[in-house]
Amino acid sequence: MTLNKKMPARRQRILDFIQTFIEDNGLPPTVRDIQKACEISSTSVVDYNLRILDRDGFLNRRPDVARGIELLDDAGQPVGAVPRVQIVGRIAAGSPLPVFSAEGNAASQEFESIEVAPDLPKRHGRLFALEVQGQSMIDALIDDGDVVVIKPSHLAEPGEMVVAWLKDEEEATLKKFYPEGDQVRLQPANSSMDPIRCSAGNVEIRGKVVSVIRKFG
Amino acid sequence: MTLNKKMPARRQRILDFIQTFIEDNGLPPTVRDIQKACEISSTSVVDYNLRILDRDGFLNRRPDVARGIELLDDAGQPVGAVPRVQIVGRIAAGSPLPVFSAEGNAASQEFESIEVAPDLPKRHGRLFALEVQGQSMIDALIDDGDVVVIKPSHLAEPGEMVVAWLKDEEEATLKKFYPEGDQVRLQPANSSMDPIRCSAGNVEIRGKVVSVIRKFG
DNA sequence: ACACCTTTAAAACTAATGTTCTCAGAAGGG
DNA sequence: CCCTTCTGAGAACATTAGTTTTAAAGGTGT
Repeated sequence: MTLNKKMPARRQRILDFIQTFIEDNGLPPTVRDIQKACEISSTSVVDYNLRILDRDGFLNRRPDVARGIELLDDAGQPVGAVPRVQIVGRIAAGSPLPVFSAEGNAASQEFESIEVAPDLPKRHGRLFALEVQGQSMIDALIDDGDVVVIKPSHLAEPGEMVVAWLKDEEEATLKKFYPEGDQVRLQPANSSMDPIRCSAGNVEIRGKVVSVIRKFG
Repeated sequence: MTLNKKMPARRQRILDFIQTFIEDNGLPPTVRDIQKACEISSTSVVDYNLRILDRDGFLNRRPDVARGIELLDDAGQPVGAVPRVQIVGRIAAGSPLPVFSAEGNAASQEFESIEVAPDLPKRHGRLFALEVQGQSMIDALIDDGDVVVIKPSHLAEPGEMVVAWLKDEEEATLKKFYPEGDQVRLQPANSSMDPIRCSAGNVEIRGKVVSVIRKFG
């Protein structure tokens, strides 16, 4: 998406330096900071490259503002903003599963969002969350009110915890995923519970569970 | 601590504005930004107040640097740094509980830390974390490897999830706390499990559970 | 080779922005 | 009452820092 052509080494270096500088100093660098750090002979070269990085969506520049550089992530959102993931719906046995769309649709505005640790979006990209309703996920060690953070996906590696939709049962569930030929074994996180098996055609993977968050107070 | 004397309304307004500005714009304001927003007649007045705020430890100013203001929290640490809580130890039935000290002691350097959502430290102040080892907390819906975020405390309200140390059993456990006269009822989070009761003297509360975090992948 | 685009360069220009100087009123203490 | 300290005001000053101008080197395709 964002990387149509190639990224010259020098431009990448500028981008990396800006990120490091902000992390280290809590404010963006000046053009001349970048010039010195990246050993560039002229501020106009820095300006030239910043202009392209701006055009290509890697950052925003506020004109005539000192240090007016704002880094953007892959989704075009400012880096360093409080990391939030939208709670797109509730999950319970038998409840219909909301659709995970890559775009933030208007309908999802009405739902809340939850703050998460910054490293989650950083490692997994765009995420969604579901709030668990009722005790139906107790075998996955997930309680009523817990929030499940999910990376949308239709595939999963063996052993990954997934959001699975069982078509025949019309039931959503959180289980570890183990393909076994034309069957699928869904293993609860709680080792004292027995796994369930069903035909591969009956299981639809909607996403991978990235984190479970339970808050008190 | 930080508030020895009184804080004039105007100075407080400056401080609040700086915080809001950084949150909204991702970079600190200029002296003139503050001047306009706080309706101050002269930049020298802003400078004067910033000087005092710097002296009193509310912020750092980098001389001759555009927007060189860095807000500090109550502990004198830069605001906006990635929120981390130290994992001060592991918890399992029968394991000794590490001591929660208000100061970061040298010994705890060897342990890891975990990123948490920014609102947790903001709401609860200084926090610690324990990594759960083994399945002994399964009745609290907590799995091996989960991280329990804890606010140090020796008291608890009825119904709060606490880290309790059972003296006779030499056992650490995570339960909901219900005082019942000279007895204490410790209720597992999993409603299918039975509570345990013991004398109030046998129970030592070490902290309140603020959040439970389970990560995958 | 040529045209065309990207990238680098050097220097100057202008606006943004921190700092300082001088003056003055208000509040508190001896 | 005078003195000191804190606070506010207005203007000017000096540095920082974004922007522009002009030129040229390095590619790429024709």
